[in-house]
Amino acid sequence: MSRRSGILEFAVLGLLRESPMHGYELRKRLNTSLGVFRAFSYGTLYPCLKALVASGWLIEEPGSAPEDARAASLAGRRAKIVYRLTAEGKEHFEELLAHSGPDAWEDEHFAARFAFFGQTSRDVRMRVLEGRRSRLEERLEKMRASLARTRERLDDYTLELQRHGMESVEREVRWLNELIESERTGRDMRKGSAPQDTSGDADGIPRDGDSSRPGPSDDTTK
Amino acid sequence: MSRRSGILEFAVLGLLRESPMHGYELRKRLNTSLGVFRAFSYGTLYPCLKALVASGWLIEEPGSAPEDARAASLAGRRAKIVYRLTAEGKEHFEELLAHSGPDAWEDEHFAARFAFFGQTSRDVRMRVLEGRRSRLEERLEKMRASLARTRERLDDYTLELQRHGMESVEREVRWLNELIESERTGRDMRKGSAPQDTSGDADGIPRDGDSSRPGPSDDTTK
DNA sequence: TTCGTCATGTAATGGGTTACATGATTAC
DNA sequence: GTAATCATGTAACCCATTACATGACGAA
Repeated sequence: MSRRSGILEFAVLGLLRESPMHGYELRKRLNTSLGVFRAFSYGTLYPCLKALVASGWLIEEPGSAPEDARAASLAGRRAKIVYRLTAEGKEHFEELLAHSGPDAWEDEHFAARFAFFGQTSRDVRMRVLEGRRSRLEERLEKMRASLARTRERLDDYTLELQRHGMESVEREVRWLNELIESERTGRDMRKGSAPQDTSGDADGIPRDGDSSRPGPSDDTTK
Repeated sequence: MSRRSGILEFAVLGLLRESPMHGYELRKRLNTSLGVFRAFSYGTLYPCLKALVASGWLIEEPGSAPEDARAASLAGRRAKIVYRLTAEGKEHFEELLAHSGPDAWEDEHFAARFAFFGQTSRDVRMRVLEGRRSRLEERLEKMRASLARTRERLDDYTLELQRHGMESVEREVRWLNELIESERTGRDMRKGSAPQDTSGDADGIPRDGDSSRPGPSDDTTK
């Protein structure tokens, strides 16, 4: 009878912990700010919100009604239903944050976890980062093994695809190594530290500065 | 009444075009050799095969029966049901290869297309690569815009996640640029060309040479 | 003879999107 | 007053996984 997606539930709870919001805005945050890692549609989000309310993690509040307009000082936006995290919800989220089980190192789950590292204790952060890393190293070994086994009977394109895939994974491992090192040495995120990777903007990516696009909506629904 | 996954259908047809196979083996190829990009389970594969047979793209052949053992000279493996591409199936696959619609630039779809570039005409290859690239550039612009809009109100971890995500996309764009250049100048895949990226094994990935793992199965089912 | 892998299948379930239906509010 | 965007929802479908059921073969 419910939509227990895990990752969506987690992300919603996490976003609402920062501040109450209504569904529409929530979805935008999911897809942009926090996003990149996953786009959810309303058909997923709204039922999930209802389920969370039913569980007692959230309560619905009527958004500023037409009458008491301008009551909303900062958001400047009228809203229908604002969702607010309950005490139980907060507690529940805290528990979720503390867990660092094997599910937490899968691609999307990991991204969601990482996005809320700001509210996660250092030791849990370490466990998650290291878990993710060894997950990726497993994957790498499998890829290497399979590549070694089949190398000769594959055409160049298949090979190239595989090579690129492996490099992507290796790159993420390096990234995790840096992050883990950062955590270990205590400096809290490489804020202004020297970019030792020349990463910035090195190569031939056409800037193609067409910012004059109509861009009517921020919405990723399409 | 059927399982028209598109990408699975495409991949199955493509693999069977090279040589007839039975389901079990097909799945392994999907997950390893050709794989990396997607793992399908039997619950997906078998019904799909049935559907393809019903469509007339495939025919089932009895695999070498217990009696006439050793009939299978090369594969050295007994098989139950071997699937073979029909003439219509071949034709159908050819058509699919020729299409280069917008669906073809989405992540998984693109990987599947790329895996069969060996059987794709050069101009279609170009269209797919360029389509993919502009798809990614769109995505980049969106990310940049959203980042610019929200930069200050995000914590360091969220920011770092976003930065890493963008770099990943930028990296794929560079990769595509190289591939497109290769196609354009005619040299057919950077076969033995000098690795201009020092890619090989540069950075701190612990080799962790534990090849003595039990590793009972190649199976990615888990 | 038992265990591991090869091999084929199906029903229940999960998790999500699409398309649709509806309406309020703002900007022009 | 009309178009665009904000805002909420639902039903129908899609794609795929999980867990289960079944069985043959080879090696220890």
